[in-house]
Amino acid sequence: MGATIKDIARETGLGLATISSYLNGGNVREKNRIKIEAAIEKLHFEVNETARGLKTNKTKIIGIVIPELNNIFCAEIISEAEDILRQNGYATMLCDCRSDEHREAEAVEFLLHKRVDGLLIMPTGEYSEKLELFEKQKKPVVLIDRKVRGFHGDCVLADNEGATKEAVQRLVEAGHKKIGLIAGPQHIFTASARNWGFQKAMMEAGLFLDDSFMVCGDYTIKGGARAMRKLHEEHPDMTAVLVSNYEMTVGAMIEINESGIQVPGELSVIGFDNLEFARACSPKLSIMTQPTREMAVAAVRILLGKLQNEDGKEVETVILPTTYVGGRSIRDIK
Amino acid sequence: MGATIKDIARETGLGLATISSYLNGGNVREKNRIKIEAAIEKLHFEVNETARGLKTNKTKIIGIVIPELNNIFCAEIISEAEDILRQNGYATMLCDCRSDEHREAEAVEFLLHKRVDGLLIMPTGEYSEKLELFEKQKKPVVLIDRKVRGFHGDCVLADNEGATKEAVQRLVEAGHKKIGLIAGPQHIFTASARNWGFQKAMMEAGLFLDDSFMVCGDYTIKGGARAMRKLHEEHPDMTAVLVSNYEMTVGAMIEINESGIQVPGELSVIGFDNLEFARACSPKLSIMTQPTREMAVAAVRILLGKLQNEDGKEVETVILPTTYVGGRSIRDIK
DNA sequence: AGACAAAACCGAAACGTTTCGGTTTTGAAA
DNA sequence: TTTCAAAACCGAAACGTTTCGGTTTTGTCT
Repeated sequence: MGATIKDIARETGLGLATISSYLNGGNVREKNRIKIEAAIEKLHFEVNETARGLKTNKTKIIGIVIPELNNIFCAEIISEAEDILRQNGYATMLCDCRSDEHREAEAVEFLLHKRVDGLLIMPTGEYSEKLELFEKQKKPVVLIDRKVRGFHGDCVLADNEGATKEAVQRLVEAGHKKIGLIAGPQHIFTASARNWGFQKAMMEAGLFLDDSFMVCGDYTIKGGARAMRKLHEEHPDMTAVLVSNYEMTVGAMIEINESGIQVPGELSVIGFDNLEFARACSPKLSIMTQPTREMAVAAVRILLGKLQNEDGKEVETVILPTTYVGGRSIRDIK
Repeated sequence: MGATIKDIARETGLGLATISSYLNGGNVREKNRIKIEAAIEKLHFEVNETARGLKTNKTKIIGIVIPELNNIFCAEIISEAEDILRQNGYATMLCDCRSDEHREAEAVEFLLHKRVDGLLIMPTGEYSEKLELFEKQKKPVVLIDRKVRGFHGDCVLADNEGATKEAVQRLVEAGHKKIGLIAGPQHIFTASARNWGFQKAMMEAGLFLDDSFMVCGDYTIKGGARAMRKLHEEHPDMTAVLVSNYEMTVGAMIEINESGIQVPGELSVIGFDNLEFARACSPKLSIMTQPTREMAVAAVRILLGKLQNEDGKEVETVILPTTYVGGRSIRDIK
């Protein structure tokens, strides 16, 4: 069926090495170039990437490991990354590990076995011996969104601390003092950074920091709803709440709707991520959003850099700013 | 670095073919099995899938082409499909074509070039010469969600016609007569099926079918909002509206919120897909949902089937039922 | 025309598997 | 103990590239 390089050599009367050289951008005499191109056209030749891969020990495939594909934040990053990678000739091999540490390790191993050239990962697990296997093979790894204990590689993060800090500042400016936080699980990198930003901003604003105003959800819709209920029951006097990720924001809104709390009349709210959702809320929700596009661009840039000149040894950590998008969910009580 | 099959042969004193046979599940004498396993352990041997691929002409990779990764409907299907495929030893190579026909053709070609063993595709384009290239190579293709003109392969669909039909029936039961439809672009397979279901149900209910009650959005959030506005302006007497996909549902809700329409007081609404969104709406939105999990399972089952016994020639078309999930967005006006 | 460096070209060997056809070993039956 | 089919084993060849070291061609300068 498929023609090989040998067929092209025979057809053109040229040598194997010449064809190979042509295919890899080498110089070839004009008349030969024409002959080769004609032969390729005629025989529908297409280089066999598998054979090339065997020889060069490169697959031109990048593995991507994410916690949850139907998490819009992940999906946005992946779709952007995939786009850029493909433009650069790299295919993307995707593994969704369902936020399960064990599955994540399996996925990394699977991709290693499939011999991908590099790895883009939004870590789920806290530790990651598996990642070191990549490094040992001199294959680049770029972390996105979260850091991992014991792994000192390149990393692209959002300014998590800054995000909650700014949110608190906005609420304080509007005169709020009793501000609740729906926090994420402390063992998750982003969650603890966001918590820290909240606490710092509260302290800087000279506000009293009461532990019971910080309720831990688990980064899920259900958890967000539960946390919202708890906060509202325990603190009927709370005037504003900050929700520290998207899923919990949805959960909090569900709870708010179902229990008939008026926004922003009774309670002001700042959510997290997903502008579309924010716009669909009534009234439009104010949110902090992460720069998914930029994160993907940065991660891929670093990865491709390492892939091209493997000498570039310096480790890069990029922290990208978040953005406040105002809605009508904050009441001014000054 | 990596040990090869030859190293294992040398270490164990066995022949190449024996090792290969062992690796492929062939029979080997007990004592040799032990020797081989010990050697594999000792040398950290891992079969080189690339070399194997060159020889067998199989990559154990399935290409997936989707219109939009950050469309939750796509994401749900993909994540399920990827999971099952990986359990069966297949990797997933993902291409997001951003709902662009041209990009879609490129993606299919790209995957073909990467020599994937099969293709799962949620088509964007209407026609698809590119798909025939796969068939010509006897590589299986399974369509998901939409049919493609001129392509007669396996296909997994939701019961689009049934979905809108049931929705209308629910509204009719609640006493509605002036029912609007926010339709999708007629050239899209699912959209025209959903339209047809709407019209059929209206006729069966003996209701007058006025073209101006069917406004075409373009399956986007913006389009849904625009269509909602138009419908509401032109038909202040309309008592219910059915929105025929998820993005437009979000758009319609945004418009409803922003223009202060009361649901279900002034207007009853049935949306489409994404239960989480429906629950976050206030009041909870009634929706028709598509069986994403089942669709993925069916598609992968068919694909793996074709991959194993290539003789199985019969073409399969699976149509899976949709589900009504009730909320509080329908007013009973009987 | 002759000399000569640079550019283009060349085929064999190698990458790590599977597979083909043929040889050896095994162990139950005679 | 011998026989003999079945099971296990074996190495060479092949899959389609790239690369190495060496040869030929080209075209510019005397």
